[in-house]
Amino acid sequence: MPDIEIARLVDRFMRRINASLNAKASTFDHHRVGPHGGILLLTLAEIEPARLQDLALIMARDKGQMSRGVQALERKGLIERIADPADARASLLRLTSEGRETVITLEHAVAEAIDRILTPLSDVERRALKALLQAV
Amino acid sequence: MPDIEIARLVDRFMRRINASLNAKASTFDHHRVGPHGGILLLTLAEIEPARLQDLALIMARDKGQMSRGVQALERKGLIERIADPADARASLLRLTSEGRETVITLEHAVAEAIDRILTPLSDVERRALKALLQAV
DNA sequence: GCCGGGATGTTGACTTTGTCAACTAAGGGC
DNA sequence: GCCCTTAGTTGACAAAGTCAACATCCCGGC
Repeated sequence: MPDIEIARLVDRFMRRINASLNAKASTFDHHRVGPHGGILLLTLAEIEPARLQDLALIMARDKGQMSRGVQALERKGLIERIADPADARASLLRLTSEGRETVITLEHAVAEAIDRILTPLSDVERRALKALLQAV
Repeated sequence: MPDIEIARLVDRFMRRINASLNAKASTFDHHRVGPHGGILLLTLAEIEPARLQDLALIMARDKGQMSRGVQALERKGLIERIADPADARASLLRLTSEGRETVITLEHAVAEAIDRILTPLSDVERRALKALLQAV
């Protein structure tokens, strides 16, 4: 009889991260990428080069939505596409150097926000939480 | 040096729960309350009677949004308001009997969805995860 | 070769959520 | 009573998410 509670807690957790970041967005979100674009960049930074579909899968988002998100970041010069040598339908997405700088800024901001929210947890507990989430 | 990763994982986790529920919504969401209304009902079930503001706080949502969400559920006959004897500005929200039935249905659906997603975790790990989230 | 089914992205149209500020009405201290 | 705060409502808008249609390309069988 697993717990409904977990759904509520996870929802709330995510909301708090968003709210926390939102409140300080003006101090770091210079390109106005927003939460959606931000997490997209952070994810891409970990797996680049990646196809749009890979991103959509790993981020559990609609591919159409992903397509638009990528285009927005492309227009801002944070992401670029290169042809996928193995598949002419797809292209590989990569961060531009400006995109990489943005990622570093975002990482700092997100790290700080998470740190604030995770203050009640010890280092060991944080690692445990991360490990559990990864297993899921 | 806390981890960005946690943000991505939490985001993804929530998305998977939503997607999973969404896919089966037609089998249980008879009142078409949607994800937002659903989690609202589940939360209210735990803390009722509650004021709108309490709900907004605990769910980390905008009070305006909360106001509309509550009204929608009220129109569907799942929630009712009673005057708050201690404060004429506020009213206390409660589930109606129909709301209570809906909550039970929702609980089953959510429990099932979470269970599916948490299959990689043992019982002990699930409890650990919940405890960690609660501490946050 | 080429045909048909499936996959990659793009786009349009639309619904749901989220955000922000203005506003009414009722506390509550003085 | 006056003033400041708080509960909730509403409007206007921006951001996300959903769903289906579509063009294009891959791949296996023939």
